[in-house]
Amino acid sequence: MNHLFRQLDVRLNEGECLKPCSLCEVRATGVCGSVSSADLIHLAPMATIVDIDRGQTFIREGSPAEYYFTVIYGSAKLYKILADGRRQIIGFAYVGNFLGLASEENSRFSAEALEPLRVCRIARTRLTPVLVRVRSMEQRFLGLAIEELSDAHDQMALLGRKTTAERMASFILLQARRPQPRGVKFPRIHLPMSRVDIADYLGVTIETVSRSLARLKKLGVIEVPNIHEIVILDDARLRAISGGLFDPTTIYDSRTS
Amino acid sequence: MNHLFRQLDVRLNEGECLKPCSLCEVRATGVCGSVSSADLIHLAPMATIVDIDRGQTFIREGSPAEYYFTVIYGSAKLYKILADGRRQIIGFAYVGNFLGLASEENSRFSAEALEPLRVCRIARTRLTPVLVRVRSMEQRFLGLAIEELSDAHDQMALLGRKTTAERMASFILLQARRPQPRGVKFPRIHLPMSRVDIADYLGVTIETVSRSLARLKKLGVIEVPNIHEIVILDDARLRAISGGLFDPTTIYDSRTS
DNA sequence: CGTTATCTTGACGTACATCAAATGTCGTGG
DNA sequence: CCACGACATTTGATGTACGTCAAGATAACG
Repeated sequence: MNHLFRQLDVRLNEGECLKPCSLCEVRATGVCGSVSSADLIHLAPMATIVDIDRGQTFIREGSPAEYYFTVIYGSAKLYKILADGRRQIIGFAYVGNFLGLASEENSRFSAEALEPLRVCRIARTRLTPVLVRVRSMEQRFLGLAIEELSDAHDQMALLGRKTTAERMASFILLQARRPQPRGVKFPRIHLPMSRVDIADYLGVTIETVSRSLARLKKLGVIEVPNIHEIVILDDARLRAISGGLFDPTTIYDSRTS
Repeated sequence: MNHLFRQLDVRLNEGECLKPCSLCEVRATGVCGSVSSADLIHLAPMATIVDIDRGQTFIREGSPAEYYFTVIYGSAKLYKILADGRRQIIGFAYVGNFLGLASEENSRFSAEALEPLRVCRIARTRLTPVLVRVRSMEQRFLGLAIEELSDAHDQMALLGRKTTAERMASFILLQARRPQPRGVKFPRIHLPMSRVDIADYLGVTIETVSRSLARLKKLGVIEVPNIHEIVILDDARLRAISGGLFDPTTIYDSRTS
């Protein structure tokens, strides 16, 4: 077990074991949202809140997939490594996201915290018997897997067929799908990952990421107030540049409050 | 409904409705393999065998996803199209493969027969109530979705980070995972798809596919007796060139009988 | 406030795309 | 069975987008 994880035991005394889940802020967005209040009694005692440092790898490709994780706050990158060290980032996980679906004994990808991360962790072996009882949870798993599969297909089209400009625009729009704080004129997107991470996600180099951001900036489509922040100035233009694919409904409605 | 589909009704008289499924040659490999003989009674009456011509599109991106399909024989390509017509093939479906998982109302990709194709088709709306009863089938769906997701991640690494030579070698090895006829000295791989299809799957052009095949041939790693056939002469070398990722257990054991 | 890592910008090289032509494959009808 | 035409594939010549290498500029950190 990794000692860099700080485990905050949520199991209080007997009567209170339900509380942590019923108060959970991300319950609605995660898999647990599909579980009825009554069934939470089974779930809560198995859950452990774990804090993970930035840079810490908490899922290791090739190692036993022991746990399911739900991100409570912070973010993580998910990646695979080729024999010679080349890396492909297959996705990012944010608040409410669920991790750990695996058909084999071992995980097929790694996960590393991009910033201080808090997750809700449940041992797979302990959850399995509960799945049999709480049918809605298994259905939720299937729904999640299918959605992720669909996203993966989109990303395959991006990696196989899009130019650098299109990749960058698509990436920004994808990040903009996460809920943004309201009351701002233009969507302001926080990027917790480094340029290397973006490059490894888009299948290009850091220099290319840097240059394509510069180009979008010069076009007046975006603004880059700092390394980890992007402001979308011209949403329509950005969509046009992205070359399509991502469904048009999803950018967060940024009306001034 | 598409009149180019030839529907062979499998629903015989009452007593015999079970027969088609229980005699099905691909039942073991498909989702139906998870269904007990007793439960087949529910399944069989909903299934329709459909023949599809080569070149016929039977799943259309953006159109309602009405059916689940299991390939009985033949093969198909699955793809997405960008706004300007660029295409990314996200996978191929062969005998025993299952198609049609979708979380939304509409399909997110298209599917077209590569050769005369026979599928077993079930309306999604009709299967859903059965899923509630036949639990094992839902579990099988989840397992399939997770496996496909894992394959998609592998393909993302290929598209994002591999050279042309590595892509080609990986592709050949992937195709070699399908069962091969025994009794031959070297695995002989049948490729039902065109060079354009291979190119759109690997994220390169047809010329690049052609050239990289020529290079592998000159290296003595493979032989190309005809357009739709590849023989692996040096498996170890091919693996070395592929740059890793695909699990090493999967090439078909080609001992001489 | 210096030290180090990260990011940006520039100069140049190369793998793959593009364009073009030759060759091969397959179906059709004589 | 062979000749023909249409299309698919291969091979060659050239262009270019992105990678590589290198040097500054910014940001992060003790």
